Amino acid sequence: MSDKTEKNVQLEDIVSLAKRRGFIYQGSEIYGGLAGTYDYGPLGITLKRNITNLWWKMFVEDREDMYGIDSTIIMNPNVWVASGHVDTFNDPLIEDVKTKKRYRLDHLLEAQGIENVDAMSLEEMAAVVKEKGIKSPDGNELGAPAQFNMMFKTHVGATDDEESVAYLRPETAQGMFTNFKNVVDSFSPNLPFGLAQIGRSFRNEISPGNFIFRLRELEIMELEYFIDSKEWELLFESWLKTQHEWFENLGLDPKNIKEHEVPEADRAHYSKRTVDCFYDFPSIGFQEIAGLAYRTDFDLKNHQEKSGKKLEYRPKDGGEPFIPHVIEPTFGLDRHVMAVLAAAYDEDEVNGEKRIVMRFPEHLAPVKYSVSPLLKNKPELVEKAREVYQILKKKHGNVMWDDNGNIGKRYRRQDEIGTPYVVVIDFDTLEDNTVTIRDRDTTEQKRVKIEDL
RNA sequence: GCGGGCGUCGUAUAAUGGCUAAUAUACCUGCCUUCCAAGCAAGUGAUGCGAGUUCGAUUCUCGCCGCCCGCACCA
Repeated sequence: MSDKTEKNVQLEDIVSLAKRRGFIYQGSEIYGGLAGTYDYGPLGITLKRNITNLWWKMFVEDREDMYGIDSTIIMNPNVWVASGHVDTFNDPLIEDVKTKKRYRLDHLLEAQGIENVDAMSLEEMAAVVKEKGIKSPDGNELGAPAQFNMMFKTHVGATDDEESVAYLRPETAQGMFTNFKNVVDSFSPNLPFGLAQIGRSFRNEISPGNFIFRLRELEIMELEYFIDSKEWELLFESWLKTQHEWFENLGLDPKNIKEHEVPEADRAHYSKRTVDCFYDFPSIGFQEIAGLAYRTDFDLKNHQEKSGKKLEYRPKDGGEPFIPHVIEPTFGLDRHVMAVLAAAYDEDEVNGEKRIVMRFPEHLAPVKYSVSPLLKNKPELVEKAREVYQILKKKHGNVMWDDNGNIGKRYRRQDEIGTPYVVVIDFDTLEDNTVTIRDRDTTEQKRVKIEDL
């Protein structure tokens, strides 16, 4: 069902349907758009909420060792100094090998009278450095340059100077590290325990694209699981398993999911193990949608140093306090939405006619039921149908009224937005209070009593 | 950021240096319709933005914005 080669679905099919049916629109569209931003429409936000609700239930509510939080997007800039983001995320930088001072590579080159620096790639700049033997202002060798800082900058307060600079968070993780002490003080949890957060993050991506795959404003579902370092290997394995369960709960086909053990050379220096999770998307193939990283005590240690506050766990058996290590499972929410859309998209035939059907798992479908009178011009049918609609809406929330065109059209329309069941009120309903309920996937109908719906 | 391609109703396509910018579908109104996109009638709706060339630009040129593909970057 979700094999893209079988279906031969392209990303543009999904983009087109997402717009046509009100799932996802280009951001700021009436102004020509803004690169790397997409807006969720009525069905999109409901689908997204269904995913986050499922996630929150599985990772927070159903567990005893998890604490949810919701931290701010703008934080004290020192947070990003401690996390390393300010240092390692900014502009084309080059390092003096001796003094370890960093310089703006483009500024260095301009100071040497080199033209068109702005138009040069990092590699070209590096080549110039080599070719002309450019040295640091202190006369030392320069290292390899790097392109840095994807963080959006803003200012806090009335003034617009360097003092007031703040950043929009590029990840939600730091809000959990900064609240580690608070939660420990309030709840004194036993190790291992975790903090969970779902929230917006901002990355000034060099090249956003592929629909909602790489966004400049994105949502992340993230956990920081604090552990005793002695147990890391075992717990890491168990999180890998939990991650699989999550994808199962989401209804994603395991054969479209691939794990990638990130080799040491590609890992952040503080990470001892990282496993990325890839999903097989239409058009773009296997791409990362989640990641599991063992971050050691890197984050808490740095925050303790920078903030001067003790960020330790005090064992309840009276043992020595220590800084816990961290396992971090991260899930890209927008990428999850895209995966769920891709997995659901299907085309088949009904009575020889092509039909597009979104086969969302029932618990994710943005509309659970649609209610229709068989005929629009029979007031008694319409009236009865409105009654049933109100009953269902009270009970299930996401119920749609649909009386447009003929019944076949309505079935097709509901198929395209993935409504699992369409309830139709016909003349028999007036006699015996039964309705037909039509199944999206099989297109078969059953007759049931209204109260059994 | 670089190279290439593209930008026309909601969607998918067509056409044009000058006539009312076309078709399908979707949408809307009415009629009809006793279960899978039926039919009839009427209707709304588009040349991404800006400048230039021209008597006249959706069409040609330039800039911007956006999208797609590749590279690079990123994870």
